[in-house]
Amino acid sequence: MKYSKATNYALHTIVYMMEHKQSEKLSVQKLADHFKVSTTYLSKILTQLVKADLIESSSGVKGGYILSKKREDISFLDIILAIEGNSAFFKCEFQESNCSIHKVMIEAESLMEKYLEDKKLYEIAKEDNF
Amino acid sequence: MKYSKATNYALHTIVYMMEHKQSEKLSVQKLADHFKVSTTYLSKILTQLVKADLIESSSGVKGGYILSKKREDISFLDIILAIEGNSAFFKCEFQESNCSIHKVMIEAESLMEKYLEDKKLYEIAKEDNF
DNA sequence: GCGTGATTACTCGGATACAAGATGTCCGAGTTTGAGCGG
DNA sequence: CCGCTCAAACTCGGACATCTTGTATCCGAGTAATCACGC
Repeated sequence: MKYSKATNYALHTIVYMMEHKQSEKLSVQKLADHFKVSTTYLSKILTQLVKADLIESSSGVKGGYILSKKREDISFLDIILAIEGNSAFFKCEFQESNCSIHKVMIEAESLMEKYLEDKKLYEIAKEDNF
Repeated sequence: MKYSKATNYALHTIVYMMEHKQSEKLSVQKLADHFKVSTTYLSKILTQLVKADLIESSSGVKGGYILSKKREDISFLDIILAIEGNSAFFKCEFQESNCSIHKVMIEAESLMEKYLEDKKLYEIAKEDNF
């Protein structure tokens, strides 16, 4: 039970983008250099964020990535769901839908998700300049 | 980001044990038959629960597993930590301890764990006779 | 009938096999910008 | 100076390679209860 590294990269990248001007396109190159990860791998992660409508990409020279929403509208949960997928943490093998254990686990999960949904990334961007 | 099947088996097994007399030893055979999983695999899972002091094992003929605590003292979190380990969901690759993103994730996690710590398994055992 | 040994029914633990998913790389294709070149 | 072409700087996507982890099996060893046998 762990979040993937990809989620970590995605979160940091978005925060990093928030620390730049809204209009400034950032190339994978620069981002990858800054975080010291491979460009191709980071590119794959960013593609997922594009599909989730969190960022936009423009190709060609001077292309790059840019936030597609207001900073205030991007939550931790948005990023996490985009990368990890939105399937539940817990799935009971035995009973389909009526498992009491399952219900408790889902309840616990939604509690956490609620918190991550309310927590916006720009709150971090202000103080953490990494 | 998913809980393993092993956790699911462990939770169901403990609930199942709670639905029997406190003194009744249950062999892996019977448990595995009931849940239709392999004995050897279930045995491995139960061994982890033994190490976490949640159940006790006695070998030899008429051996088997038995709860080592009062029903009221076993929470969901106990089982989960025993199987999944107690390392955090999220680990930031870049900064060691001072990462703001990390802090938020840890906060979210502990929120969920708090819930699972308060939730006891015997609450389920009563109504769910699976 | 009683002690001793063998059998049986269990758990325990290590080694191993297999599958799936996370992580990461390679490369070819498409796209846009801008520079260079010819008329 | 205008327009065309071409190179450069990008993203995109599929196909792969590798590594880790979860899932599962096999087997030999240890252990305790019970049965059988001989004295």
